[in-house]
Amino acid sequence: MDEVRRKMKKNGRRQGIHLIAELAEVSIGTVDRALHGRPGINQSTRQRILRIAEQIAYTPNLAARALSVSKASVRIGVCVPREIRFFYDQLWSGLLEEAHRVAALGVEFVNKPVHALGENDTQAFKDLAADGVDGIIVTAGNPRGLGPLIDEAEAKGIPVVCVSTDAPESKRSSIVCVEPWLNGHLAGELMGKFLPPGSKVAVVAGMLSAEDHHRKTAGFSDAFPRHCPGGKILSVIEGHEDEDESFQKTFDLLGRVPTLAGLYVNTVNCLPVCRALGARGLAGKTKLITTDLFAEMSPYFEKGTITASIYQQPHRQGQLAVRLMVDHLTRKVPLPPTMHLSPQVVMSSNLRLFREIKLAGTKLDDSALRLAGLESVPALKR
Amino acid sequence: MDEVRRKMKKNGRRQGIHLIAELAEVSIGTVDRALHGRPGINQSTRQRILRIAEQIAYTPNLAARALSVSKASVRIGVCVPREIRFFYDQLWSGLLEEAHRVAALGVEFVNKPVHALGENDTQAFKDLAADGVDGIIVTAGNPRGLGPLIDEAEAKGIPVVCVSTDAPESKRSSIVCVEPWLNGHLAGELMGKFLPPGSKVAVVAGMLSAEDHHRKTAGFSDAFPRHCPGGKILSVIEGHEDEDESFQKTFDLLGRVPTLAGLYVNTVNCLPVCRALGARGLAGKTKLITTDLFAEMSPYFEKGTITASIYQQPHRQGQLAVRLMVDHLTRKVPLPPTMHLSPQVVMSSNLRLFREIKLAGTKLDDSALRLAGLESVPALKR
DNA sequence: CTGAAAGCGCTAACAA
DNA sequence: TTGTTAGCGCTTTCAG
Repeated sequence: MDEVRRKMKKNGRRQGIHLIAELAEVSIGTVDRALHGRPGINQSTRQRILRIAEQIAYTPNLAARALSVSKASVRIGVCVPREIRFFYDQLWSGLLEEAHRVAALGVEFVNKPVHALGENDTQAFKDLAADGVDGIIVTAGNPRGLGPLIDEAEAKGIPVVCVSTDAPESKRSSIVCVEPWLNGHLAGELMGKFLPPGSKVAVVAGMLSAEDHHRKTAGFSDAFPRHCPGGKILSVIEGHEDEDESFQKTFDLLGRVPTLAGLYVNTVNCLPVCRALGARGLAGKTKLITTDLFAEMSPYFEKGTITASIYQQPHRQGQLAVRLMVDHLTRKVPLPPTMHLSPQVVMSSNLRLFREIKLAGTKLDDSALRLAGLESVPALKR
Repeated sequence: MDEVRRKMKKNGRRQGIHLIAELAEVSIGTVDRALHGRPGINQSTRQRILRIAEQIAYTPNLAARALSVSKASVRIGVCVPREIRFFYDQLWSGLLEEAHRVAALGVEFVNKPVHALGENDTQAFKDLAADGVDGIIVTAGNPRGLGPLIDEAEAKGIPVVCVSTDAPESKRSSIVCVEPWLNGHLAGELMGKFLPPGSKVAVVAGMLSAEDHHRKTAGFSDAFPRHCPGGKILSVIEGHEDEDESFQKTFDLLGRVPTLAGLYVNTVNCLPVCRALGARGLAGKTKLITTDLFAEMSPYFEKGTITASIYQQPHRQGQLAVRLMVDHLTRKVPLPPTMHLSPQVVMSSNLRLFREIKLAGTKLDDSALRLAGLESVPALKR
């Protein structure tokens, strides 16, 4: 039994730098100097202290550090769309929930929301980087503009974690998302297994110029024929996220091709498609696979209009982005280059278990957070 | 001197409860009582303080809170099977991962593993309770024996969180699981949608005497006919978790009923069923839906023998159990009576994204377990 | 080069 | 019913 162990038994209840100080028989001031490589300390005592710190597996108490005079221990910048419906409010609530959880560790969040995906995000990102944050979480809606800025931040040693939407050409440290191609692929496999051989289907996209929709469509197109021998994809409609256009185009298609067996909607905008199916009397007959989840979809599941939806776990994506960043910043856990979540299949059986349905009507505001047992993050600045 | 300092304090820009105290002209103790609804305070002063807190948009500094109570470090007892394959190693790794993460908050874990589900768990639970832990996480493999002990612990103010397997008759504070009935129901819905109307299917269970298998079977039986008009469940086989018995019974059934269109296996033990299908030349023909996920299933997905598997997210269950307990113990977040996760659908498209497949061959870190298993160690040292 | 002490915002134990 | 005070672990400043 070495000397350190023996001494530890003696002074049982002390913790942190106090413990080290007692073991090394110095003051806490000296321990602090040793631990942080500050000047004004004898090299031999520094070595002795570092050895002891290692032996007792010292980890600094981040709450205490945050509390002490120097304000912020770790600051994380967040740049995510502030849209209130559908996907991003869930992403936000995941980010916030995790932010609350680590607030006790003295982690601060600096919030530069953008109004919609890709809107002004380069400016917001610049502001964050200039603010001297230690890491940045961003939805890269505008990869071309953001790419150089991301590279610049990384070059300065500020890690960037993309969430939900990637900037694949950049040097971002990590991406948390559901891979769009795979998302479409799973939809295609499911559709292929729902339908008899030789079935004809169609895809309703937002706009194919968007990388995300393009890749989902590609994934679907790859998988569907594999799982439905002789199956054909008759057409790909672009709804441009416009309710009327989506309805009309779908309605027309259903009239033109009465034998259409399945429809895959790879944008969140599925309600017009549901209505078009209803108008043609095809609800529950033509298999409909949608994307994402929100409360208004619920009745269409119950009526059987929607057979399944591919859910991208936005809340969890937000959670994970914060976790990766915090673990990296506070515990030096390496950031994984990619964190690809599995898309989830939602059907009528498990519908009620998802937060979008379960908490329907709950808005993302302070009172909602308080209801959920969360308090506001002191450092969540606007 | 005293006079000077007091004035300086008054002029200085104080924060938090001190600010409120000055504005309300009371002491911080009174502010604390008001904000936390503690007894021993005049209702009118409480109201006055709360109004002021609201006006200055007071938010507690969580770092300070964490620091102040850090002397009372929280200890959590864990009693979960130590089986190395399939489900429980994932549950363990989720528990451990989260345990590491909260180490910085001064949370300790006391580990009393049992060898297999329900084996000696009453004794292990007793030991934990006697050890003076602040909360217990347990897989209630033996609800009848455990129930009274759980009630006893709860009566003493020690919250008990069941994970994966419930003790529904007990007074446990919370259960984290995938509801078995719903699990079977989702399988039934999926099967019903895969098969044409009038299809005949069968169920392979472990033993129906086990609550879990019984309820999964019931869920399946409810859902399947709903989604497959005229569909029939021909028989329910019990394999008793025996490889040979499972193989033989399945093999026989397939011989007896060549028109069988689907099989649902609601135990983890699906490999014998896969082999029986292969032996009859029915792999990829008869639709097979399984339960849980492990590396050896991978080739059967690729060959198309397994159409889908219902995955219960064991890792996440472990994570969540720890989170609920820690949030409750350290931040007084109320424990939700139930935390039912959605079962996930695994098919060949998303197979590779699951940790059981991705990390195949990675064993549960023995050193981590040994460390946690020895005694009450500050659980998260390296 | 090293030690001593103040104080961050909060909780809890004890005084009045 | 209210006030006072001692820390929690850390950084920082000021004295040796």
